Amino acid sequence: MTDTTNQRPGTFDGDNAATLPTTYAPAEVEGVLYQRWEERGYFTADAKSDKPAYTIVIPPPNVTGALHLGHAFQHTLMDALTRRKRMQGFEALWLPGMDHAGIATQNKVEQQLAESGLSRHDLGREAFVEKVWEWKENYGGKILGQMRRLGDGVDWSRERFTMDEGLSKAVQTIFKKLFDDGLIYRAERIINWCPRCLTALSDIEVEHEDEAGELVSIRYGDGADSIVVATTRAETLLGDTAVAVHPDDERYAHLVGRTIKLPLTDREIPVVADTHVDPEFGTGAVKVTPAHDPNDFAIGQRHNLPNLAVMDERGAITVHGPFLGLDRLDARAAVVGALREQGRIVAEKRPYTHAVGHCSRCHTIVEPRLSLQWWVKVEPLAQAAGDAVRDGRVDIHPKELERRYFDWVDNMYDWCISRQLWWGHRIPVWYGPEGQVVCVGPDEQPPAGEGWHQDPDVLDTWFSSGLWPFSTLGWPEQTPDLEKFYATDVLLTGHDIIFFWVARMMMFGLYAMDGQAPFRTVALTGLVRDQFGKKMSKSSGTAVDPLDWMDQYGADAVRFTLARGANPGADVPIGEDWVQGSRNFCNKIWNATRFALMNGATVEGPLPAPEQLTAVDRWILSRLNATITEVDALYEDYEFAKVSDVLYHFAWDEVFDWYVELSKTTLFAGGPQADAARRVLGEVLDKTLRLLHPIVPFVTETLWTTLTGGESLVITEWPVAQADRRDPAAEAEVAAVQQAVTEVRRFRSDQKLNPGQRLPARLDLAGTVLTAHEPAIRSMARLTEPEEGFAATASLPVAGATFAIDLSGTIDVPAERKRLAKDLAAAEKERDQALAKLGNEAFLAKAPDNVVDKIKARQAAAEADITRITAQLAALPQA
RNA sequence: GGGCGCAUAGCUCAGCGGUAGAGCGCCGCCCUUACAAGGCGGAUGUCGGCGGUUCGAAACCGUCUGCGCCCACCA
Repeated sequence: MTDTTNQRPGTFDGDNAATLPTTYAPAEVEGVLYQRWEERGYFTADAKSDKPAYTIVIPPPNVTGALHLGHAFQHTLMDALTRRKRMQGFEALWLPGMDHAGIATQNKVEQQLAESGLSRHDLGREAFVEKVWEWKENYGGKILGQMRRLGDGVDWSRERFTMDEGLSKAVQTIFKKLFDDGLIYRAERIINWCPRCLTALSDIEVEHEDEAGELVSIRYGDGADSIVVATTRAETLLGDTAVAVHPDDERYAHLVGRTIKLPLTDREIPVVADTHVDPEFGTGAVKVTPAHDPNDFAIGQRHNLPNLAVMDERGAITVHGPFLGLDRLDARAAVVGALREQGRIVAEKRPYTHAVGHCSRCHTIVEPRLSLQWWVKVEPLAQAAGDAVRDGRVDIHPKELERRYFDWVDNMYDWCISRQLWWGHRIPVWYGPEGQVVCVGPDEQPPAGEGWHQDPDVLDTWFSSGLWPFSTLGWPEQTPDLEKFYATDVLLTGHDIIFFWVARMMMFGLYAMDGQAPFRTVALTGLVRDQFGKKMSKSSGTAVDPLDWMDQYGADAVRFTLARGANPGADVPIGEDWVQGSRNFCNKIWNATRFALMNGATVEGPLPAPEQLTAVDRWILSRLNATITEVDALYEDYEFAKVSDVLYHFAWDEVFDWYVELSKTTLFAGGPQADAARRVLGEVLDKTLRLLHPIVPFVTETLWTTLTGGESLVITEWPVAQADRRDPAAEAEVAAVQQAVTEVRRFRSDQKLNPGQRLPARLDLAGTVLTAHEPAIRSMARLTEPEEGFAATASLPVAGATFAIDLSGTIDVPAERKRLAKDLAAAEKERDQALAKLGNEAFLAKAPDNVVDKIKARQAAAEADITRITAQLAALPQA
């Protein structure tokens, strides 16, 4: 159980370290800080700035959306990227906005209407659209407030919406351009139709799922002239206009060119030969329903078959007779029943698993339907989109996902862009009384006069989001924003919308912006999952509201957890335990800074030269600069998990544990050395807070402003690694100190002595690197000076030195012997392994020098351990 | 039906040719005056199976098994 009794959350006034409570209370600072950042305009980018631009446009969340962990995840990463670049002196723009999300939003408002028993048709188009706008104003901006809660440093002055005036103009402009270039056309084809949403869908808006269906075999015709077909969709029999067989199939050769009686109807349909039919599958004969199946449509085209539609837009049968008005699924059963009565079901129903398409919005089974729609001719656009990645103008991270992108752009079918909805960008095409078709540009008047009307349909929502990287910057106007901030630097989004969004932006960006790709890098993330790697879902109750976690543990804790799980392209598991761990880390940062403030850490004045510093100070500065270099490199590769991990261990292990503890002796001793240490402590914390800021902005800002008196970390420079502060000698020296301290602690632990118990000891450090560190070693290992009657009962040889320790009692000799024996065996094994390698001619001949040197060093270390342990064993008192 | 990816400590994952790692969890000791949301010490793995390449393989190649994802107009 967590002990909360000694928590003292208090109010922090920011002026005095003594007022810092011992526990970080995120709720008290986060809201205030964000408001301050926003008011001071830190996130507002300046198009006239001389600084180089760094631009990210946010994947616009749906207006219907609330912040979920997936958003929190991607936003954390985008925020970290822009915050760091801003600190590095870039004119950083992170542009926010929302997507009108055609079907999704329309469905939402229709649901709301349904509660009062109304449909959109009761309102009429104009009133309904007004209602959606109203809804958008009332509820649509919820996620924007939640983004502030998360700490998203977006430029609110540039917030856009895909349906706002400028973006609508962009839509119209590009539609007209594509139309004039012959890349948009109208055609009647089989499309995916959602009988619930009552609109066409593009191919990628259909989700295929394997489902258990039933394959029934039906006899068409009679006697020798009969033919058996198999189908999973018996109801479409009503719309059959042919039976097809393979041209080389001898079984049916005599029937080709003749007609056959279609059961349940009074129609005679032809038997045609078509190579599409696989003679090996089923009976080798296929019923052909051109109006309700894409393959059949193609066959119909080749053989001039009529397209007989037998269902309405809701999927109900329209053929007069016993099936009229039945829903397609009921009709299926009814048709099979009727056929059975006539003895036409030859083989009973067989279970058959096949992929069934569902509407990605409402999960209704999609109905292939013959329909007149608008299309984008994708091929030339997709070609360019592929080339931009192939020739390296655009990088996709991680590289493995490039292939998925290519598979798509290289095999894309034309894109159905018209939707039979009311909410969206209306297609800017007018039809005249004589059948004229006129595409109207944004600055043109629609044709006037009797009989002209605009196309009632709207555009696929992805049509406008495909323009997002430049429409948001003012395109088609040549704005200063467009000049300064296009092309964007990074597009960070989930790999699940590579096709929906990334590929479309690439196509449109290259097309509209004269071949200039909309972004230089695509950084793809995975999905957020629960702590067991399972998909979170609302229905199973495993979905977590990130706001709950933020309230409980702070936004920084949620952010750090997400960043720490962000391996490129991979899914991110997250659990509450991990958020707690991150909260603990934030608290650790808090308390370490609190310690520093209480001990006079400062950033005033120049950093003392290495000659004026202790090895400990030189060591931590060396490690700091190594860490800066490492973090910089990792950021360039979008390795957020590793950035977080490196910083976590540097801050916690090296700075907060070892450095703070090792410094105490110097700090408490006073004098010039302490002054230097205070300056170094200030320096290290200052830089560490800066490094952490992009990921955990709130806690770092609070502490940093207190520590340095600076205005804000948001506008403070990112640390630059200084190679001249690297100090391998100091690192080696401190490593020896760490080893010595650890050795004593382990001895103490094995001897079942309390960690806090002070033991008298005589340290013989002469001639070792430990000499200067005796006070620190004594402090950290809890070893006091020998007193009267000192009697060494244990002797520890450490790093070339000897520690004689008085246990003021008897040593547990068997325990110590056991431990040493184990260590000795390990060391001997180590040495033998090394020797075996070094005795291997082939190894010596082929292995690179640095590897051989490593093995030699390993052998030497093992030999030293053996000597040391042997000495320790010898020094043990006889039992 | 095609394509891709993953199998490493109890859980979630790094490592991707030179001595098996992290976080959480676990065991033991400790309220050592920044922090018990903490400190210190410790245990834990024939790196999915089988072959091969190599002086050396968790890592490279082949194969098998078990998962996952994406794409797809064979009724």
